[in-house]
Amino acid sequence: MTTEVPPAAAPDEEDWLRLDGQVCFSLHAASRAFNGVYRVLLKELGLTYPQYLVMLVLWEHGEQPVKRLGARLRLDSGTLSPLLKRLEAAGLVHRERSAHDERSVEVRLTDEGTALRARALQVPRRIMAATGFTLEEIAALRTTLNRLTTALDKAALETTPACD
Amino acid sequence: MTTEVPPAAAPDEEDWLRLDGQVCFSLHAASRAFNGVYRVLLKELGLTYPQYLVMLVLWEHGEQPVKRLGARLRLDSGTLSPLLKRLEAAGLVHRERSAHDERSVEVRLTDEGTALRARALQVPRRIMAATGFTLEEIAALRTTLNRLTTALDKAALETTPACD
DNA sequence: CATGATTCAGTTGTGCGCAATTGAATTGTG
DNA sequence: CACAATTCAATTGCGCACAACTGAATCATG
Repeated sequence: MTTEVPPAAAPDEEDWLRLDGQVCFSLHAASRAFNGVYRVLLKELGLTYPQYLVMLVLWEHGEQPVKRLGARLRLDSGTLSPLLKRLEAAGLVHRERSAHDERSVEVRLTDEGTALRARALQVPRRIMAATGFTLEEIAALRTTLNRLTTALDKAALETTPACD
Repeated sequence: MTTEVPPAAAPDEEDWLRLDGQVCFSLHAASRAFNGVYRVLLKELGLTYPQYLVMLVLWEHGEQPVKRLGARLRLDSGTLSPLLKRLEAAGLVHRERSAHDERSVEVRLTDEGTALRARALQVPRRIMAATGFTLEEIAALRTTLNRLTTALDKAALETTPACD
């Protein structure tokens, strides 16, 4: 009833929504800002940002089924299927039913897709320059974000438990 | 020509794509993981994550035109117009052409939209708990992400200059 | 006052992200 | 071998993000 509440150590209840807005919004904004810079750089490669992520995996690990691509990128077939079709239409990848398991679809780079890697090599350096961050800062941020992702994924599993 | 290049202080050219993949992917993944947890918590409020961001702004700053909402959230009308229509259909906001400037549309909370704030107050604390981060860590991450966003926005402007 | 530039919200089209479903192929069990 | 459960990719539906465009209202200039 009184207004003489001393400045508490913990934020006032009314402040929580503001604080929260800043936290979640910062991540949201950073993600889109990052996306924006990539969009510009990747336009000349004819790739979108998620398509670039797929190509990174293929360049690093080579041919693999859609399932494994999705596991590495945390994307399901609802996102990957149309994306891979567009990459195939662009002539960068080839999709083929596995001989061993007809349920599985193997994705592999075409010669053109493999060749694109050389042009992509300059992208990371330009992104680094755009951030103005040092290698150490980038590494630290990556570690923090990975820890955040792990914690959030764990929490999501505990919150969503489909009972049973 | 030779393969006897000594281990350089800077990463090998071949490593750049891998490093880059980790950096951009970490942010991408963290953003989606965050989104996933919010999705669960906000479902009981009947809001999506971007809709929640809009409500946060309205709760904090009150009635304002679409233009200002977009400036605060870095979203354009292509995103906001349909989003606000859905919030209006849900009975949470009201849209009305400004009397002073017929081009502008004022967005204000309905009583129902204002009342929803009370139920939203518990969301930030639950998100905090899900991250496992301390207030200090959250604040530090926010600062880093804001610095990153500012730098990336600046770089995007310099890279995209539509000449003029 | 007239006209040309600017400022708005809205629409369209493309692509990503995710939940839910479908249907075929495979595996496990009796 | 037969049948049920599981594992895949693909599809559908909805919402967000963004570029490009439309059209109305406003402002600036002469």
